Amino acid sequence: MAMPHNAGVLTIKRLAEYVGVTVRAVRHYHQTGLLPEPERDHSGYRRYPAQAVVDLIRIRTLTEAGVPLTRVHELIRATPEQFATAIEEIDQGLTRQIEELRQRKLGVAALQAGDRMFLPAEITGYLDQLRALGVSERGVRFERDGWILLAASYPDQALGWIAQKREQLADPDFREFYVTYDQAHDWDPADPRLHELADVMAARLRQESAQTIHEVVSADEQSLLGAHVQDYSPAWIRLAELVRQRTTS
Amino acid sequence: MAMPHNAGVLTIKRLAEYVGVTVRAVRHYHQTGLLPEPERDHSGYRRYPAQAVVDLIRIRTLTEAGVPLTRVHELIRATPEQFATAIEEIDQGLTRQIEELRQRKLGVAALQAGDRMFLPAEITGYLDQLRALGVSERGVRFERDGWILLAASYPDQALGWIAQKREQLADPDFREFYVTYDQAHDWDPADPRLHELADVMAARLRQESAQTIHEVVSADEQSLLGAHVQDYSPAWIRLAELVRQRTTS
DNA sequence: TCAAAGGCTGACGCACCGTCAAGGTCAAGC
DNA sequence: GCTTGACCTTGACGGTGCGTCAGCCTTTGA
Repeated sequence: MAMPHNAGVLTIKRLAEYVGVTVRAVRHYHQTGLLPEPERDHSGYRRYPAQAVVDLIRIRTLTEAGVPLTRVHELIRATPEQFATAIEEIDQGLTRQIEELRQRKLGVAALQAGDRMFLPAEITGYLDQLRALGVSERGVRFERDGWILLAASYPDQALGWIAQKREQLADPDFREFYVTYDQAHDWDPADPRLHELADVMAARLRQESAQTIHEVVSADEQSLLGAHVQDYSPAWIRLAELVRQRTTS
Repeated sequence: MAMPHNAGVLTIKRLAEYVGVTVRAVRHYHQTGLLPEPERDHSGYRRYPAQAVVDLIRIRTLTEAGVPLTRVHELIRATPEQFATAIEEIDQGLTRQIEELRQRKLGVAALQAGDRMFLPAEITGYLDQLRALGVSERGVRFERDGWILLAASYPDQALGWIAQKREQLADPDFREFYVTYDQAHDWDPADPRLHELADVMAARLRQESAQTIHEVVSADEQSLLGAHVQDYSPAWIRLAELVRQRTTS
């Protein structure tokens, strides 16, 4: 037999369970006017008609798709055309979210691999190059921190500077100088080799002056970037002194 | 030259922008102890070292993956093994979320197709069958609402009942009776054909009594389900009366 | 008949910040 | 030297989407 339209037989719990939302959520939707309040039975209980199931499933489908309730509210009163275009937008949004989640999966996986992956590839590549040359882990970490700070402070130029650096590393003389400088960290500050090294450094500084970091980064900031060297190496402090003597004279 | 480790040159804005979070978020992380407060400069501004960039990227990566801040807090102090297993869990969670989003895309797409798709396939199939028989849209809607209410009230049995109904529809006599009943909705309540129809209905009811809906659904609920017929059809009211005469006598 | 289950209306809580408010500080240009 | 606008500080309220508790009433099933 045909079962006729009905004014309301479902209790709030049956409705909620069947649709797959909580009772609290249904009441919340009533409070905000999203779902119309149904008639009450003689003891004040809400009694829902079949239409409420249909309405609630629409709401659930949209909210599960991440549509805010205020938007759902609008959509419910929208024309079919508005609704259709909105649905398309939402669908595109979901596609985008799926893509984002894939990216985040990659990001999370990178956390396992240490901190290599979440720095720009240019920086990590440069750091790998240093490691390959035999630069100490300490040295590599100094470089890493320095480049992080530079990249954060000068996002537009930092990648260019690091490209320059990598070009310099193509020069065998520079590579040798670089490794020596790294080792000097642990030398005695009185070590005579520091004078030799200071000569090389001073010469390089004179050559290099054009079109490099030094143009852009203010002296103040350079000193900030270079601060706390003394926490680590008396030899480097001595070296800096020797270089200063050579460049100011 | 090696750029040494540095106590802090980044302002909060540079840090936040480089990492891709808001300044407000960084301060929030400080408040909750998630990110250590850096040293302040002479005017009380926060000045961040490179390590803060690394820490903040870890936090961002995790929160973007949907990990709650409290959990991030735990993970930061966890052992590497705990961290690794947690990461695996998170990764699985992401995979699950991606699958859910795919499902939601299907659900949203179904909204465009009207209300067919988000009812159980058994019900929509049955409704389609009725349409194919020539049952009026009004009749189909009555059925839909009735079955929705039944399915919500008796989730375990409703699918069985509808299977029975579909078997009945295989009987050509039943089909004819059914279509006639549907049409009777618009008849004059004095139409003599109602008597004929009442005979058929009464006979069917006697036959059907075993093992059907009527066993389970209480009389009260049946009357609720059948309520408000009078809103729609005087002929159906008259018909119900005639059937009652035949079944109670 | 009596406990368990379900219903009702508030009201607070929470996660993760957004967004003022009400200032103090810094860098640059005049 | 002074102003202007960008940036920094703390503090506090707001908002979304309910979860959860309290305190009370009603229905249902054994």
